[in-house]
Amino acid sequence: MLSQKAKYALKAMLALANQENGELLQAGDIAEQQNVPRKFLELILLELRKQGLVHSHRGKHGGYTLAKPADTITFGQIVRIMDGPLAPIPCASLTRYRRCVDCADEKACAIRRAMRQVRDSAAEILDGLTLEQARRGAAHAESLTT
Amino acid sequence: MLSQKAKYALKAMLALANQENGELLQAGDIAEQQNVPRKFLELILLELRKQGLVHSHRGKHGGYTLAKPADTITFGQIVRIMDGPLAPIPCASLTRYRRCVDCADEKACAIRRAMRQVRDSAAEILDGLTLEQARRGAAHAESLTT
DNA sequence: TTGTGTCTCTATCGACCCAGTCGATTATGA
DNA sequence: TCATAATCGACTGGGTCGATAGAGACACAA
Repeated sequence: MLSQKAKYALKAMLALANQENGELLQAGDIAEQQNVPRKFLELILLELRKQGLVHSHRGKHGGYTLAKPADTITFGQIVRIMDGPLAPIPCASLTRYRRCVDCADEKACAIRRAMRQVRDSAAEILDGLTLEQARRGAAHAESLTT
Repeated sequence: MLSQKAKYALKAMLALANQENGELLQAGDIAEQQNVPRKFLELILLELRKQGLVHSHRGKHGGYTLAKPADTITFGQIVRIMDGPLAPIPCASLTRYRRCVDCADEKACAIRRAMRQVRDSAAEILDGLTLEQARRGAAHAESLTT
């Protein structure tokens, strides 16, 4: 399951990606336009800043902006920061592998193999989708989707 | 994330699928051979029975057995029973769709589109994998995987 | 009929995490 | 210097997860 936190993070990042040539956007504005609890969003933005995905400016006319071009930031990065590994089970994770304590023979474990496949396909999708692509996609959405 | 419950359920079902022509297997034996807390496992088996995936027999020489052939039971069915929908987010679920309260335009939502893809690929993998296939796969595993 | 060994079912527990809030602090531009 | 916005830490209420306990129902054997 994707947590609310991750969903809000994606929303916020998309909002920032939609700004014309990197203009600042304030937490309050994002919260309002995206329907996200303001204080909670601040927490999220703080974390995104610590991970180097956004820059912040304080004081009057402060706000947030993407730290990198929108076509270099992927959904996968954001989700991993908020929710941890994509793999449904730690023993199937590449980024944060952890052995199953109750698993006798990992090589032969059918569950692990299946979850590895799930992880791989999720990673392919989410690591292959940038904010920029998502932003453009959204613009075309009305005509494409029935 | 796949819960422990779902993982144990898969283990138990695989253990049952490994029985020669539908012989009974007791909860205690499954618990021991699969390294699963016994009482917790009973709960799981109970739920699997209620959902019609296993049959049970009481009394001396009681136990559990698959309710259907192993090639008609998929990982997807089991995971959904234990953990609910495969989709990372309710608005991307086919089986249990629920609208996002904080989403203005669902059609244009990039997050939903991405999660729908993740769901679809997970469903393709898990609904396409039967206990029988997993069982056979496990047997070949040693030679195939390095 | 009695005993034994299963499954069945409800209740309960502690720990942990998620979502969200509060309030004080610090930095910044006007 | 003052209003405004980000920063940070503490905290909380609720819910879920993993697991356990124990009484009861049932099947079979002796």
